[in-house]
Amino acid sequence: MNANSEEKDIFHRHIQRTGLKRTAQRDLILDVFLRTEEHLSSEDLYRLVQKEDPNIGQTTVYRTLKLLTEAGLAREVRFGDGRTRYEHNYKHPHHDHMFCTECGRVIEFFSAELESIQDEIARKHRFRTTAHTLRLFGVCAECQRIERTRPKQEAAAEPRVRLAYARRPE
Amino acid sequence: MNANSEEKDIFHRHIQRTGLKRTAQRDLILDVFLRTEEHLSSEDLYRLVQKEDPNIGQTTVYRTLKLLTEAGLAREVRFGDGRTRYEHNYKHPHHDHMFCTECGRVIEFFSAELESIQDEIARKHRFRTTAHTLRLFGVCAECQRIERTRPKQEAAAEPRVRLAYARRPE
DNA sequence: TTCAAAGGTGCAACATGGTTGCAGCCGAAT
DNA sequence: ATTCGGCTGCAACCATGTTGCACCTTTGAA
Repeated sequence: MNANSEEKDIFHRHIQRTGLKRTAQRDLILDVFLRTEEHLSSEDLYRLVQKEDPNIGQTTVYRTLKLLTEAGLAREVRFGDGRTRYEHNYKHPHHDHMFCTECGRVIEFFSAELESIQDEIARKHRFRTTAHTLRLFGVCAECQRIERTRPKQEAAAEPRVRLAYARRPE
Repeated sequence: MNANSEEKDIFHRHIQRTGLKRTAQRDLILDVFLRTEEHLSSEDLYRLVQKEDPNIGQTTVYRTLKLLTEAGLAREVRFGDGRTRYEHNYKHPHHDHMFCTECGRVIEFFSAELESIQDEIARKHRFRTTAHTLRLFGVCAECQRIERTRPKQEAAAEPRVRLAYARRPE
């Protein structure tokens, strides 16, 4: 095995370099994180980690995610439902997201054309961009399919993922 | 006077139509909201309203902003610092934002080209977009100017607006 | 191998922004 | 003027995120 050893190396080197300590908890949390390709909240990851070691606390997961972010292995993402999620950052270069408001699915995409237009707009405003996000909210192909095979009124029911305070996403 | 009477009409008609009631509080809150062109949080607006009527409560401002949003006069915007802001929506068609992480300034922009590329990407993924946001984070022209006229280390100090839990914006 | 220093852990408490229950207030239609 | 039902403001509540702290563990040095 030794899966994701490259990322693990990076983590341990980061820990070394910054004078932190390697612990069983951090190793496990990183391992679980690397094994998923989802966009997990701290809470989500906590629940996964719990299954493998029930003694690990929320706080540790929370802090370790911050640490992974510093190490460049994770990246924070927010979709306006008031919770922070984390995605892989190492060897997962910049991209944007579509967020399905029915099932919560996240679709990643990238467009060089979009990027360059953004750069140009920023330049025009003499704005020095350090980061950006583009997010499309809507209904994914799969959920549209389900919609079509369901009676109208049922389809019009509550979305399965509610954007807590973002009924009209930004 | 009778400033912004068009928006006020819309509001009163919305209230009528939905069987709600017109109150002095709502009128004042709307008036204050219309008088500013900023992107205000509920709290911000509350403070402004307080100056004109100290008896009005947080909750009322909060609920009235929701109401204005329903009436189509306001629109919620979030910049990842964990607080919801509101901007004018009536006769302020869709646009995107640049957010200065130094001073908090918000610059609005619009690009038809960007929009159409986004539509095309969504189409390619058979994604039905209902909303989208594009946000550029960085340093505005003014803050860059200030930066240049300040000693290096001072310039490197804390940004004046801290993105609470968004050191790396999404 | 042992030990001290410094960092890590988990709990519980706290912070913040958003949201809601409720008793009393008030607008609007009659 | 009355009555019904919506409105208001307070305080309480909720969910995330964050932090203080007593105790535990890692690490590097002796």
